[in-house]
Amino acid sequence: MQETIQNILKKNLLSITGSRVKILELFLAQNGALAHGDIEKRTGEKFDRVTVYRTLQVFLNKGIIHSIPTADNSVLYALCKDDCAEGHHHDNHVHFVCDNCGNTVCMDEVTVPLIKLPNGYEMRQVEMVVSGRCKVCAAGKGV
Amino acid sequence: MQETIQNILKKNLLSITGSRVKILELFLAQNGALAHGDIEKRTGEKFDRVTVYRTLQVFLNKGIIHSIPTADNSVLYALCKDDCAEGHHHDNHVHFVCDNCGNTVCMDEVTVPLIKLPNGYEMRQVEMVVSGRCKVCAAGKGV
DNA sequence: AGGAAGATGCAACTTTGTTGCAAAATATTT
DNA sequence: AAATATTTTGCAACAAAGTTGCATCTTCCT
Repeated sequence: MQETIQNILKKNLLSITGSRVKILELFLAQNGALAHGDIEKRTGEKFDRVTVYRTLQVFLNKGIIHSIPTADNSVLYALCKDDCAEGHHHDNHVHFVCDNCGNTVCMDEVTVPLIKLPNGYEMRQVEMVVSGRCKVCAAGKGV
Repeated sequence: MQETIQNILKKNLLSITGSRVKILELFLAQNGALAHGDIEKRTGEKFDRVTVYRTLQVFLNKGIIHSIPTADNSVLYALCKDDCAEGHHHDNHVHFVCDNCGNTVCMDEVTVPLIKLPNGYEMRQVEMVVSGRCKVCAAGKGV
């Protein structure tokens, strides 16, 4: 994994620093989306708040991560797939937020369907967020 | 309109107060979504910041308005249709955010297409937000 | 009109996000 | 491997966004 991380950074012409490695580790371990707060909590002892902000900003610019809109005003970030290039994302997948456990995952296998807008509107980006109960919580029923 | 507003409040067992009436007026006049900031600006002289927060919170709880996630992580609020009940929304239409003028409109005529989730996931709500240029801005080209 | 319940405004506070700059770490050159 | 150039980091100070407790004022009901 350490190797993967270094590759990601090198591929994007970024120097290899502690905060970048640590934050990428978190994303790779998570397999889902992370709120800024989560990241800050899990790195707060090692890195300054400001560094976390700046690192995420850099990752966003480079297309390493993308942000996910949520209805409750929190900002989520998730790793991008390989075909995301700098300044040009292809996050054409649906995001799922679990009402129960609060986790957010990228449903890479579910693509956002095309829709037809009324005349005169120009579409640039489409975001689709589904909420409900995730596989784990739905299986655990009772909860 | 004044009558409509009173009805909305009565139907939801809310007392009729200055801030509630004023904020509902804004929504009815807007025919689209409003950011918290917009609302605060347009009522700031009459009402305290805190009152705006609390009023929106009450409206959300009662299902009078709903929040819309946007790609830039600002939160928008819009009036719900009649069939939204407390804690149970049916906002099955697409929202459009204009990159140019910043306005958000509800596209009542564009319904959110059905999608199929992976096995095990339970869908409750779907939000679809399109960004781009609205009719007005796209027509005004140059800008 | 009068009293109970609820809404508002104020002040103080927490949380979240930003900026400039000096110090430290990383990369590069020789 | 050392010296230099380039980035990155942490700090401090700040700005913006959102929350809470409490006293005061409104609204509602009889």
